Amino acid sequence: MEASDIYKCIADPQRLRILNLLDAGPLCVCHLQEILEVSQVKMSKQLAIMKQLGLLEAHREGTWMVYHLAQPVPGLIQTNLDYLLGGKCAECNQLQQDHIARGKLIQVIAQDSPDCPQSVCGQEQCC
Amino acid sequence: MEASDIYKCIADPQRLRILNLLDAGPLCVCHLQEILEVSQVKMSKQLAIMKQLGLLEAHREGTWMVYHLAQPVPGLIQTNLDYLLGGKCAECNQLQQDHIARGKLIQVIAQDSPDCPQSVCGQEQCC
DNA sequence: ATACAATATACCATTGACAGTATATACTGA
DNA sequence: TCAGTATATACTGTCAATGGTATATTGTAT
Repeated sequence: MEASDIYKCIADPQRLRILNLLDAGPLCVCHLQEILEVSQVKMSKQLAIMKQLGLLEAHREGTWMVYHLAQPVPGLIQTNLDYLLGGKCAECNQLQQDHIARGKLIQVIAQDSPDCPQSVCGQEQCC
Repeated sequence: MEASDIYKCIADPQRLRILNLLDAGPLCVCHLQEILEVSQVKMSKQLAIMKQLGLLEAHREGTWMVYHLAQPVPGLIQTNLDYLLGGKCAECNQLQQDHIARGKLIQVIAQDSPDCPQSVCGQEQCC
């Protein structure tokens, strides 16, 4: 994977947000969809692009597909995520907000969907 | 300037190389052309894109146009340049090589073109 | 077997980035 | 004023990324 591939990837704000979210832990497609407020198709395509690139991996749990960052996370990605999370620009703010939204959403899921994937809700007291 | 604009910019290896070179000091268009081995038109366009973005500034010295990084250099750019300069990937190597090429080229210019711009060759004993 | 939920893919139209050729501009020196 | 050098811009064709609609796939529950 070349640096330019990584930059091309995170040049899309939505893909950057996805990486940022998954950096905090695995998530299902539908949850990413909900947090980013994008259509199912679009989310699925974005994820496919990043999986193709080798940045993401996925596994199935029931009907849910759980995506997570492929390990090891390229240093270039981690460096940029860390930098932006520490920043104060509009985009930085968004990334911080997303982490908060992720936490809340996981709690809701855990309560509402007893069948939600262990790998996503496991940290909370769900399932 | 948004983070995504910056990423889009450095997602092009040539633009990344240009930023990396200018990070070491101002350069004329023709020298950038020579180091990167691209056509005049292409170089001019790349520079225009980055100037438009606010990343570069230019001033004229005789017939030469001298480009330099706009100050302050966005932290996101500096962070990435620093990261890559410390790395060992192919692209990192390229950036390191470019710095060396830059040093050599400036010396040659200084000797061959007594009319070369102060702001470029000033550091060496030219002009 | 059927219906449904979650997700992926195929197909298509639109848009935007990019490369190349030709031409214009700005300056210098004779 | 004219020629030459350095650089920029206009114009055009091409290709890749993107978004949407429809449809397929995979698994679950009845």
